[in-house]
Amino acid sequence: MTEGRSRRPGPRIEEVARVAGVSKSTVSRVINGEKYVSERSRQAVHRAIALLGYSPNHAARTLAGSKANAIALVISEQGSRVLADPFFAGVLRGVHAELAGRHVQLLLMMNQPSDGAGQIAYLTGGHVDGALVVSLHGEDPLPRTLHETGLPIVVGGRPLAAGSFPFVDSDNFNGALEAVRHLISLGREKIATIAGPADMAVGMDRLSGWRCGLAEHGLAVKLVVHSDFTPEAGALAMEKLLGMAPDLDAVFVAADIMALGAMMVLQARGYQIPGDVAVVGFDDSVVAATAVPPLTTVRQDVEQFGRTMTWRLLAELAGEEKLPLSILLPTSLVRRASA
Amino acid sequence: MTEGRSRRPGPRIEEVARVAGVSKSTVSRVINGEKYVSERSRQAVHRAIALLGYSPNHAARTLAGSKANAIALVISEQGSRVLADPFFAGVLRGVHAELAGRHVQLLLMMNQPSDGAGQIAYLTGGHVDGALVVSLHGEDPLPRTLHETGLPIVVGGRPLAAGSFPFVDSDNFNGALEAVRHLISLGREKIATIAGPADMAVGMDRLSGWRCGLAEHGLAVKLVVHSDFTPEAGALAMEKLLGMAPDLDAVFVAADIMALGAMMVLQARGYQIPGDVAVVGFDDSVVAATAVPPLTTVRQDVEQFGRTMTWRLLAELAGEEKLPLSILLPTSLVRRASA
DNA sequence: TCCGCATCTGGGAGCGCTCCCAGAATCCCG
DNA sequence: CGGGATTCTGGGAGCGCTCCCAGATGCGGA
Repeated sequence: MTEGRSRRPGPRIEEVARVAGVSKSTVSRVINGEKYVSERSRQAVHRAIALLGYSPNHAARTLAGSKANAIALVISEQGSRVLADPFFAGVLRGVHAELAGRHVQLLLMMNQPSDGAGQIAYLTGGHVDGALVVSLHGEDPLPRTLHETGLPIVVGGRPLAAGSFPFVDSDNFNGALEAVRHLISLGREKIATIAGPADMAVGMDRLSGWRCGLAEHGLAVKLVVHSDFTPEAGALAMEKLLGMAPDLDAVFVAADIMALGAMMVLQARGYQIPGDVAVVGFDDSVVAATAVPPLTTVRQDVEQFGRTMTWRLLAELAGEEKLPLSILLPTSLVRRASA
Repeated sequence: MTEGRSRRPGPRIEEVARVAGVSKSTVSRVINGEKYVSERSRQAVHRAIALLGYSPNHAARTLAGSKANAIALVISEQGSRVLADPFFAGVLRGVHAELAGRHVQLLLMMNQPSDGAGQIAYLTGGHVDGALVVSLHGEDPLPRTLHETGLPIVVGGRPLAAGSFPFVDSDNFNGALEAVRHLISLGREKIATIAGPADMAVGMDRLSGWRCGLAEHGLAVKLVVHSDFTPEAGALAMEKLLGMAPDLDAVFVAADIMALGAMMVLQARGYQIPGDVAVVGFDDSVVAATAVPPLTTVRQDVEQFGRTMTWRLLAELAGEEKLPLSILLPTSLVRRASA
């Protein structure tokens, strides 16, 4: 019998133990940051790991241990299409950055329409330790379902459905409020809004901010048209608003991408921006700065969004206590030419 | 001694075997689609799997088997920032779609500046069976390095460095060629270009297409300015071009996002689009349709890009032979108002 | 002194699979 | 009707770790 050839390259934990002059139990303890290891052993192990270029086998740890060493990022179909592209990429970058250096794998799951049940089975089947759920539609039952099975989750975006699971969201309300205050400070008085869908918290919160801002100054809160997060729908909504009030002097649009469509309509009808109508968007996405005229908008840091979700989930998995249930990330107005 | 409580929920392969009335070896064969299993056994196993809701343990298969059941998607730092967001999200969606239903996990790796060596060690350390490398900068040594270690890879975007590894790319050359032909068919004769960086194949190929298109009709190929893929740089480049030839009547811009900047400059200088200057972009990104005027551009299907890369890699992993080394995806002109 | 407790260490079972091997059943051709 | 190839099957070793247990050591208080 010859030596069993190793299938995979790279050293094993046993080899690290030998080089460090300790047992593999001790190496394992060091890797997992457990207490009850002498400083001497710990240093020796770290040196051996560096020397050999050892990196623990993920499959083996997962199989042997009681955790999966992986978390899922679940993105709903709508999420990945509509609001999504720049948002999504930014969030992903944040998640990834926060995971760097930890031995936690990231599993991506995008809602295929077909596999609702299969997805839940997979998530609750012990393949992951927790999940980040980017859930844009408020009525989405997935967060609740997962939470009820006991799987730790963090939802991105305030869930509309009542429920007590952790979430992270941008401070949409105050962002919108600030936008409206800015418009008012510019002397605008007939301020309309193109709101997001009524079934998304992100849309509703921005709408509430707009309402409050107007109410503060006793202005009318009638000029509302709901839309979805596409330029075409934004254009349509703008036309409706102009039909309702041809003399409006400002419009707060709940997403830059809709603002693009709205501005096209305004310009086509001969309105000057911001001369006749001031426009404020939301997101500060890449298109805002290059719009004509450049778009004043409310900035949210999507990368921070991803980082925060991840941090919150990992903290819970690590058993930390007294974690905040929800976290609101600040938003801020970015002034450009359109308002 | 009590029964060892199972750590993870869900049935094991052994249980499936019992229910199906076969051995676990046979169940394993069915799961992995091996031959030498009778139709009778195969059916029985499938029934048992469905009945129990069995799903194989990824960690165990990986540990026991000779493959990792995972592939990596490696994205360079530049890739994820610059050209990237919409491109990146689309590719990712394509990759994910192609992976659906197979028992292959997707690992995301974004080039942290810090960990070049660590990343290579990880990739070649048996944690993945292959890698998709989205490499935008031509001089990037990563594809070559990985390829030399024997790790199967597919590169997204033609690598500039000579080398014989598989890649998938959009047909940038013919897309640009078609764009120029269109401009010529419109009667334009003084056609400039804002090209991408000279160290990216994507930029060079679009430039070559522009050159060929002009050469076909004996037109001058002098009005070239290189730029990078940002609106600001596009604006700057446009100013340079106008300095070189204030009477140019068309410009082919190697990316929509640069075209936005270029159009701002043109309009600020009082040029009519397309009356005085026709503009064609590239990518058909989300901003093209909402630009003012809507941008004529060359469409590439980024989702298909991701699917194709994945398909090519999985085919190689499955041992298929006579696979094409490189695959070019078609591009097509989308006519809008700007040209 | 001797016990208890906290700290540190190594040995070894076993996580759920795949893959090798040996053997049984079936087939085809002379 | 024999014997080799082909098809099918089960048993069991072992992938590289974690986690439990038992034991060794050090320290302070009864």
